[in-house]
Amino acid sequence: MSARHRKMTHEDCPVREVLSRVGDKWSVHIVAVLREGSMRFSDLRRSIDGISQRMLTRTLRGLERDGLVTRTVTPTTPPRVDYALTPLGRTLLEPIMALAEWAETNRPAIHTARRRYNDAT
Amino acid sequence: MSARHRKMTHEDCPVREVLSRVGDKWSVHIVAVLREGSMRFSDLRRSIDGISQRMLTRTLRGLERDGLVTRTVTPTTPPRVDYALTPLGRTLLEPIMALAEWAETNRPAIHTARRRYNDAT
DNA sequence: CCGTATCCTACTGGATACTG
DNA sequence: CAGTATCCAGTAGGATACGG
Repeated sequence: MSARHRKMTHEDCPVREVLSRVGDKWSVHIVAVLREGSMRFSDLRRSIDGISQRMLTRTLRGLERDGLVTRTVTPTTPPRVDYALTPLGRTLLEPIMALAEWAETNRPAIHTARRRYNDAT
Repeated sequence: MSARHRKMTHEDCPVREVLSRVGDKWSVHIVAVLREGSMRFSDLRRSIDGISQRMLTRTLRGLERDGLVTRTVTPTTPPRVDYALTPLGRTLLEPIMALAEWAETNRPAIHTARRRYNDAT
């Protein structure tokens, strides 16, 4: 507890560390889609509207690297690669969903504030 | 509930909308510091290690714009400007803290996974 | 003290084309 | 099918200097 009241630095801040992990453009989408279960690369690509092949690969690599998803290769022809959430990846869903809840609840308030601010300038 | 099972698009995703809001480099720091109460610009600057004057101003503007912080000018000489969380801003603290909790709990696991991945390549 | 203006760098992410 | 390689545009953010 008291450890969190040290001087606020940018590095070594756990919140920022998660946000760097999940704050990019596609990570949460991928995690959200994989929530339903394992999925192969091409299906993942189709499920996530607008993602490029490059970014799908890159984001999956990052998530794999951090132990949030697994990558399973089946060396058939053509090859088949399946991705799934690890247990760790699944635990991430809870705080993500809390944030989602907050977002949906307060989206109108934010939009109103934003409009008011813009009108006042 | 079922509304969240529409096709997953990138725009109109509430989670991404919050992450765009707090996923930048400094927003969470500012919100975290303002948690303790109102603070003036220069003190805020000193409290947040490494932030530039430019980014502090910009981030505060963004938070103000979205109704998360208030900006109170006292026209003395020299001028004094105080920032504080709005009620809306304070409600954001809860999901943020949930994320922080997750981060602290699972940081070791992520670091281990990251090291293993790097060693394996 | 509290900003704004300018300039500059680095990184993110898209488009496209090419391999096993 | 599942990538990798290249190139390129947009933007976030730092440094610095100046103004009210």
